[in-house]
Amino acid sequence: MDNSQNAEERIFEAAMDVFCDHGYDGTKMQMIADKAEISKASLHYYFRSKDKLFEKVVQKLFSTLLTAVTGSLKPEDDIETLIRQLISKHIDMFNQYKRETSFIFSEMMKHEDLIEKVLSGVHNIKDIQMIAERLQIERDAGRIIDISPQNLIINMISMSFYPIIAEPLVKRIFAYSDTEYSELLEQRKQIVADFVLAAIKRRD
Amino acid sequence: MDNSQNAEERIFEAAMDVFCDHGYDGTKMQMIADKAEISKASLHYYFRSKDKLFEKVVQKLFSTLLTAVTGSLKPEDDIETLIRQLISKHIDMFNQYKRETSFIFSEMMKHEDLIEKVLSGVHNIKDIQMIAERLQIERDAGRIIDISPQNLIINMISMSFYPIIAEPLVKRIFAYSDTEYSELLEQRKQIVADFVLAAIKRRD
DNA sequence: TTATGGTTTGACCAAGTAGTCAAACTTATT
DNA sequence: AATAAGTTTGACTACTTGGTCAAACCATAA
Repeated sequence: MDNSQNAEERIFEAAMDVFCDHGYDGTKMQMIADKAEISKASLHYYFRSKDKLFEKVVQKLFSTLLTAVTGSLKPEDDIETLIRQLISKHIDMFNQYKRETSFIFSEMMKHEDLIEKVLSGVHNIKDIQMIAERLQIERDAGRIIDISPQNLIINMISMSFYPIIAEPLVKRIFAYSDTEYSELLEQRKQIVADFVLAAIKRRD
Repeated sequence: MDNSQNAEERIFEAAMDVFCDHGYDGTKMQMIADKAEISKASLHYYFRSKDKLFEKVVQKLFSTLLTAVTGSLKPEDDIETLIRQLISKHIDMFNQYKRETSFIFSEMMKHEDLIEKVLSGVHNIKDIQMIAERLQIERDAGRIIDISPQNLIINMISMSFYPIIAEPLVKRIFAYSDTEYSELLEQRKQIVADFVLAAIKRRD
């Protein structure tokens, strides 16, 4: 671990790393201390307890993931571009932060109360609502089929999420190599977007 | 816990329950013993170690989930019925076994080696391959658009999987109540199937 | 230099933790 | 009833764990 950073940063980064790999219960304070190259007592000096450190890590990671997607969406784009962007950014984000994603969703299911704590400390959820509104406008105008924005958004995120969370399983079942699977994920940016656009296109 | 069953069954069921709720690291042998109403020493009498018990639990659960889906698919059905069935059964299965699903996928990401052990003890993976072959036939015949069976299957399972694994998050973001969310999942059986069928329909 | 205030740690503790084992208990067989 | 074989457990061990604390360390300002 980079000793040039100050202790608090070093600890926090080590904590993010270890928590992601081992989850809350699998993480021992000593592991974080070792990775940060600092004593276990110092961990408790900077962050009072394992719980407190954990909560801050979850908050930070969740915010990082959310920003990675919403930060790059331009509301002024046309709906096709918006959909292609949304899918592409989600696949990139889930892929880049696959350990973090798996960790967040896994812990979220175990401690549902985490959601409230995490979402209250995050302000760019409205970006999702912005997308929903745009889709609703297209729907009202009859430019896409009659599907609720919620269902449409869930569908798009689903198809970006699953192949990464279930990577080891899918890879094994369809006998993909590592490189083939990377290619698949890259191709899916277009495949999924085409799929969605075909599905919502009106037939006259 | 039902004392009429024999000890081994009681322990195993208790273990499935506790492991699902707390994961491997969060589960303590004493918790399982308490739930099975038996001494901790008896746990080790029937299942030598925590690891051995865990592996058997994972194996059993994975097989249960897989069978819940593949057991009800009839290859002789037409492709639309097959697709509707596949989606409906997956949503039902993920919904009925949401704790188990979350547990399996979560542990699978942490210990990728589990997959080999689990898949080797399971023989109905070919049912998935059967579906893939059917989709390939439709594709070759030009009755659906040009999309690989793998991508199509991934899409269908994705849209059934995510809303359940991310339930607390989605529920909170779109402000669904418990009953509203149940209704959503029920409706999605048709919505997702329609979505997929619309997406793969050829346009001439 | 020295006093001050933040930083770091080795040693420690109380509460768990998986796993063991000899002894007690139960059931079926003769 | 007596023997044997399988079952159950309390008590135990060796080890781990989150957290504490007094003492040492280090920078800086007076």
